[in-house]
Formats: sequence, C-alpha cells, structure tokens
Amino acid sequence: MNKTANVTLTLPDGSVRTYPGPVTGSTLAADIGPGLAKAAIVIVVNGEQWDLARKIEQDSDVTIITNRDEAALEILRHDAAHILAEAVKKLYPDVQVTIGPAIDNGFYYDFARKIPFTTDDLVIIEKHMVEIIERDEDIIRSEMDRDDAIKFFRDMGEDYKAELIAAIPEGQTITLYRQGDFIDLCRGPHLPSTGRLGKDCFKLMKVAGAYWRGDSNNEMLQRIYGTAWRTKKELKAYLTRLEEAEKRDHRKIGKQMKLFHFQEEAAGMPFWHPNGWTIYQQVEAYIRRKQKKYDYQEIKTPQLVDRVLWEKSGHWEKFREHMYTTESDSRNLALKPMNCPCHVQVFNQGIVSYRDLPLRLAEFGSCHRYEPSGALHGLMRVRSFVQDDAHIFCSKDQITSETEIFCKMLMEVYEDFGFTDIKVKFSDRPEIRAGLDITWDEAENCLLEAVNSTGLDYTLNPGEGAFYGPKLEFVLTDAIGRDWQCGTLQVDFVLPERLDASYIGSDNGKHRPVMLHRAILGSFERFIGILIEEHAGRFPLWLAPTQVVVTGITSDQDDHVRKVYEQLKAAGLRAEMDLRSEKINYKIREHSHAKTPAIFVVGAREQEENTVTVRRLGSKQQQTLDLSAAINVLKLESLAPDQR
RNA sequence: GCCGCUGUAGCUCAGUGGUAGAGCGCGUCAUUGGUAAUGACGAGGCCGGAAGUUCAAUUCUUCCCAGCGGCACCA
Repeated sequence: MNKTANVTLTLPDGSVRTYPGPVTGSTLAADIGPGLAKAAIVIVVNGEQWDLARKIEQDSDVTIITNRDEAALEILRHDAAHILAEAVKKLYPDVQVTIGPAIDNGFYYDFARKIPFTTDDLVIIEKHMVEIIERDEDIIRSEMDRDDAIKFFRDMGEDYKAELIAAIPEGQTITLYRQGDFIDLCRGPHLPSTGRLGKDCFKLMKVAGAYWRGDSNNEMLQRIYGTAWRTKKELKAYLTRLEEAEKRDHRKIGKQMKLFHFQEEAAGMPFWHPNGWTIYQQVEAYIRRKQKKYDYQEIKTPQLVDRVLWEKSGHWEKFREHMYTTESDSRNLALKPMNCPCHVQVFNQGIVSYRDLPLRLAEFGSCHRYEPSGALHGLMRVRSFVQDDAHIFCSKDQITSETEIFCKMLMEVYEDFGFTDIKVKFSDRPEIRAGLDITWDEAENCLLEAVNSTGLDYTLNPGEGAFYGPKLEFVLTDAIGRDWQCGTLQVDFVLPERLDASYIGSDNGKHRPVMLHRAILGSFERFIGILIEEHAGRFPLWLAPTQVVVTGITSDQDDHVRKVYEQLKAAGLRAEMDLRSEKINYKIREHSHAKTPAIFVVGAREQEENTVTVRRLGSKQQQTLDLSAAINVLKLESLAPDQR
C-alpha cells in the first residue's frame, strides 16, 4: 500500500475530512473540536467499532461515539470489567482470569480461584479499581499470532485464557489489550484510558458462582458482578430503581398482605391464604369465561398416573428426574408434571370425526415437578402449580386458523390484565428431541406459516423448542420494564403418534390429529406473582382481596356501619368493617397500608344523611356520596374487564 | 443440583460461651376521636434441625433442612 495515500473520512452529516495518511479517531475528534475530543469514546469505522487510537488507513465512513451515546455504555462496562480483572489480579495473584463481558446494566468477570471472594473483598477490590481509574492508564490494543498468544497466556499461568484462544477459529485476528502491566485477551474496543470510566459511576454488586463456559459439568468459577454508568446520576438512578423493584417483590408483599406462605415441609409449594386465594379465584373465573367464549371445553384429569403412560409419551425418558413418583397396588405412579398425555386419553375415548375438530380441551391442571432446589423462587418458580392449560386437537390445515384465534384470545387476556407490550419468540427444534427430522420440518413450517399469518412480529429463539415440537412464546413487559414469558403455543405431531390418537376423516379413513399445546397465563402461581409486582400490591378493584372497608368515626355509628357493610356484601362486593375503638387517623393509616382500594367512613353526619365519605387508595381526597351511589360506583368498577 | 451468604417473638431486626432484647403487631383496660400512629399495662421464643467440643452452646465445629443472591435447569 502507498504510505502517502490520502485517507478521506466521511462523517454522518456528509462532511468530509481528508488526511495525508493514516489517521486515528482521536486525531479526527480533536480536529473537529476539543469538546468532542474529550467526549469521544470509540469511532465506528464502516460499521465496525474501533479504538480511537487505532490507525484508519483507508477511506471510510465514520461516526464518533461519545459518552452521550447509548452505545457508550457497553464499552464503558466492558472497560469496567477489565479494570475489575486488573484489580483482582493485583490483589489476589493466585487467581486466573477468564471472561468478563458487559451485560444489561453492568458487567461481570469470572475468576478461577480456590477461595471464594467475600463481600469484604468487594470493598477492597472496589477501592483498588478507583486507584486504577485515577492512574488513568492508556488502554493499548495489539495483535498477536494465535500460537504466540496461547503460549503467552499459558506462560503467565492463565490456562483459561489459553483455552479461549485455542477455541477461536483459525485465521481470526487475536487482539490483546494492555492497561499498565495488565494484559487481557479481548475483542475490544475499549476506552482510550482507564480514567474515562468515572470512579463514582460504578459499583461492585455481588459475588456468585458460575460454571466455566456455562456448563454444569465444568468447574465453578467465582463471578463478581458490577454495575457501571456514564454518570454518577445514572448510577444513583439505577440503584434507586433496584430499591423500588425490591419493594414490589411479591414474596415481601405476599407476606405483608397475607396472600400466601411457604414452609419447609412443602418447599416450593405455596399455601394460599384467603386474600391470595381470592385473587386466584378471580383470575381463574376470568380465564374460564374467556375459554367458554372461545369454545373450549373444560375437563379434569387424574393427579396420579401410571408410569407406563409417561413412558409412552416420552416424558419418562426425558424428565423422570423431575417427577414425583409413588407406588401403590404394585403400580408405579407419577404425579402428573403436565396434562397433555391425560388430555390425549380423553380424546381417545370413543371415535372422533373430522367434524368434531378442532376439539379444544382445557384444564386448570394441578401439576407437580421436582424442580432443582436452587431454582425455586417464590411464586415464580414452584414445585406445585396450576396451568391454564389446553390442547387443541385439529387437522394440519387448521393449524393456521387455530393459531390466529389463539393469538387474538391471548392478546385480549393480556390487555385485560393491563399488559400491552408483548413480544413473540419462535423457538425451533432443540438438540435433544423426539420425532423424525421430516416431522420437525413440517411442524416448524406449519407454525411459521401460522405466525406469519397473524401478522405479529417475532424473533427467532434457536434450539429452544419443546422436545416434541416447535413453539411460540409470548413475553410480556411489566410496569417496571421486566420481561416475563407467560403464554405459549406449541405444535406437536409427536404425542398424537406416540399415544395413538386418531380421527376419522371425510374420506372415511383414519388420520392423526395435530396437538396444539397452549397456555396464556402459564401458571396461575407465577402469573399472580407477576400481577403482585406489576401493581405493587395495589390491585385494581376486580382483583383486590378486600375491595372496601367500612368504618365509623365513633362507636355511636357501629350499628350503622354494620348496615352499610351488609349492603355492600349484598351488592356482591368484598367488604370488611372495622369497629375497633381506634381514632379515624389510625384506621385510615392502617387500611391504606393494607392497600385497601376504598375506605367508606360514616360519622354522625353521614349516618344522618345516609351518605358515606369515600377515600380511595393513593388519594388524600375524600368525597361524600349517597350510599347507593357510592355502592354503584364500586360495583361497576369491580367488574372484570371482560364483563364491562 | 453447584458456589456463596443467611436462619433469634406473628413481622422487621439487635445481641451474647453462663438458656435473650427492641419496634411494630397481638391481648386487656382507659379513651369516642372527622381522614396516614391515643395512652397505660400485659402475654409471646426448644435462638431452623441433629450430632460434636465444653463444667456450660442460641453463640464454636460438622452434617442436614429451608430461605436469599447467582450459575445450571425449566416438558
């Protein structure tokens, strides 16, 4: 290449700068202005992020990324990971560094070390990180030959790094980054120097174990998590957000509002209390109405089923470790972990005609799964749960229309619960699966065609299908931006085959039906957990365990309070009364804390006029209404969204 | 299941090698008050379970169980 050739850089606004030879991003930024030079983080060269110090030798389209850009976050977090690694390496020379990527909201780094880190270590490491930032070391990129790099790291005693390099495909450039005397294998890019990460913009959060390369057969490494932001203010906002999320934690609210509890003797299996069960029943009644509307038939199937059926269905082979079993009458029985094989048994009774299809069988099926102890998490991951499960038995040419109808139903349900931000994922065949590849080809094509015809946007989730078929997964986003996968639709050609389901077609011949497994809420337990966190316990009236509390100003109104309470009950409202000889302030405070949506206060005046003074949760306003008017307002509002 | 941390009154938590304490809640009594805490008194604990060390264990050690934070798993 001609060394003196001009290099012309084109900026996003179309302006052009020409240099007499290779030029770095730093130089370009400085030429444009000192402000930009200071704020610049990396430069995007023809769509690829480059370090500012890297020489651009060809004419290129470039964009300078500054610390004001969202894209800066990832780079900065990645740097934070390197700084963490340098600090740890310095403080604990016996560790081996492995990998340390940027993640949502922060970064982590995995270290191989015999002794685990303690939270005290974190404080020390954090201090040392601040020192590294204050030293403001240049971060220097270099390239190295593959074999040299492997030897280089092996000689340093960094076997994990050597293993990582060995796994990089031949021919790919291996880049190293050096800051001071710390060198790490890294794709980059990085900030120009360690000082560019604000010393008060990051925080180490927690230590945890993590398997080397994410494989539970491998040894466990020590992972340190941190968070990093562009400004101190952003960091603070993030920490506040975490605190807010913690206040919504359904386990905490579940205790406060007496919704449910767990105990050792039944780990992972909720005990529903009256308040929680009220919510549960509302949700169930709602779904039952929806299913009726969409022509589902509800059934109920046994809890304990002979192992033979699970062997036939294929579940035994894949999931026996996670099934509860028992023995009785010299039969091996398993508590059902799912409902589908039982639903096929219902389908198989008698002879089904093509005229009966699609046949939609729904069950609020109570299932048990022996989940690994470490997976349990409040209501979100339990060992006993109930699904809003249903199986649609149909012919192949009904898959598309059934999918469309299901998607419509699901969207209605989510909207009624207040979730409007829904993502769809398409999961195709997993590595371990049942059925022939041609069967999978067909199932995947059918489902793809179906989802395309719904017009919904979806993303591909490769290899994440169920073992018997591909699936759509529906992910909703809650009030504080967290995603929850709830709904699912799975196309299954395998189970009908295995359990020998058939129907008589118009040609008078025997045909295999297709099974569509589908759920909208997923499990009631988990969905209610999500609702608790979504609403932070302040449920809309139709779900609230207690909808209204009536109380008097003095005990002179006790009889009247009882009458109002009776009228509320007669109106079908979930009412309570509070006759304690406490001051009104005290009672208001207490019922507000209990998140009761409405408080009716009746004093001498209200009793006289047959009115109530209404105070709604979240408002300090009060309004005096005729009793019958107040009851009507609540009655209307307490209707479920599908009943309005 | 794996790594780490935690387990004390109904709840939230303090504490100690010599068998325990606070606030809230709960009960009793007084108080009858107009929209986020009226006061006094009182009752509550096998300090997660089992072993071990010790004159003595809630405290130290080991194992188990459960919870929490991650990892892995999730039909």
